Amino acid sequence: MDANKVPDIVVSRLPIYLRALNRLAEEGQKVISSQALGDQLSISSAQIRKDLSHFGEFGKQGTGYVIEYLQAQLRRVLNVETVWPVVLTGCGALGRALANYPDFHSEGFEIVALFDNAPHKIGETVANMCIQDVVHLPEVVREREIKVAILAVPASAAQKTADILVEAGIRAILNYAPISISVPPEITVQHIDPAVYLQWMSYYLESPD
Amino acid sequence: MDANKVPDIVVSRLPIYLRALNRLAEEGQKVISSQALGDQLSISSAQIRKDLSHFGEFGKQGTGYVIEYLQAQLRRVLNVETVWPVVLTGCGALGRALANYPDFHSEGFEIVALFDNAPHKIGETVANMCIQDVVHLPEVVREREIKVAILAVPASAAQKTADILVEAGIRAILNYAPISISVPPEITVQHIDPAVYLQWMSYYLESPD
DNA sequence: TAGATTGTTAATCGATTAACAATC
DNA sequence: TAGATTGTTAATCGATTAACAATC
Repeated sequence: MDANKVPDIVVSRLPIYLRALNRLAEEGQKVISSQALGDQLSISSAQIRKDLSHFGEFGKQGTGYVIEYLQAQLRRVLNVETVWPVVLTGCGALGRALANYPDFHSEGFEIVALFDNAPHKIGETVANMCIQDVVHLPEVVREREIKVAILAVPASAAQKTADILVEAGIRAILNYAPISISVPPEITVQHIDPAVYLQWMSYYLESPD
Repeated sequence: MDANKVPDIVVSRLPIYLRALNRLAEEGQKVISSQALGDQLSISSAQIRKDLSHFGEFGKQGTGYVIEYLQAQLRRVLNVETVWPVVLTGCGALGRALANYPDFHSEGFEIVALFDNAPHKIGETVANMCIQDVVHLPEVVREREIKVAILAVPASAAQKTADILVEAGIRAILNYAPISISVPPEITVQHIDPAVYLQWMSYYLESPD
């Protein structure tokens, strides 16, 4: 029950459960069993029950889980009951697409400031925000106590930008740059690299010819 | 040694090894030990050696791994010795950013056709390709024997588009839509959802208060 | 009540690590 | 040769699953 001891792999499944529940709620469903949820996600019912049991008892025997209640509990566990402000660094095509991503707010995040270092981009408006010079990033992060950043700069600028983010007080970085970055161990980094996922999938393809 | 029996989790690490090796090669390094590679990736040296041993003996005692040779072996194992043609569905902001992603080709993939269903987008040129009506997708996929697709459509169109892709003969889908899709078991799907990764990271943040 | 499903225990399964002989 | 590092074995560690009493 001690949240400090919950395995990473269990935590990593909770957002996936939450996403499925959000969808079911939208469709008007009120209750779901671990079996039915597992069928949707290709996960065993036992695993779902075990995962949830790390955090409390959220279901009812004979009935299953009340979706609205379980959503609220998972949001609480995942720390997304409120909305985290997020800074986005790098306003190229990918950064702009992310700035306009519609679902962040409902999932607990809101991009509140955009940064770049290209003079011709600074001052431009994207998603109703003015792109700022990255030299102002530390003061914005400190003033607004921002803990979460999205890194969407080119590979060549990734490590330097990551250093600035960490120095400014950022604690979690979602890294879209196609390169690994080094950060102190207390900083959480999640790397999103389409080439890595494509290569993983191509392993399972039969070779052409 | 039988590749059919290699655990998924081992395969999923190979692209990460390859990315690190590519970087080292660019920096001019010729040889690396499992220890040094592991230090960079926060993975134990034993795990790296064990993972690689599923596929062959690629190192030399006392020396380590010749980077160029190990890159070539990993590319072979991952099935990216040649370049896979890829179709991209959904030419919104995210799709356009992906169409211009510079590193696909060197990693073994090339986007060769863009599709959308919005009449005002069809005919437009993005990344030197003409956006085509999604009704032509099946013939393009069949003619060119395309096996890999990127799904960058809105959530509301994701399942329908996935059905079209599968029906056309696609075997691997990289799904950027913020919704789970159902496909037959022989199709490989990898889901990239920034909200999922952000929520996973927020678990480790101290709550604001 | 009868049927269904949870939460939990114990067993199983699989992945990681430590250690070292082999050998470059 | 001496030092370094692999590939592999066996031990450890941890995650998943099966099963079922509890109970809605």
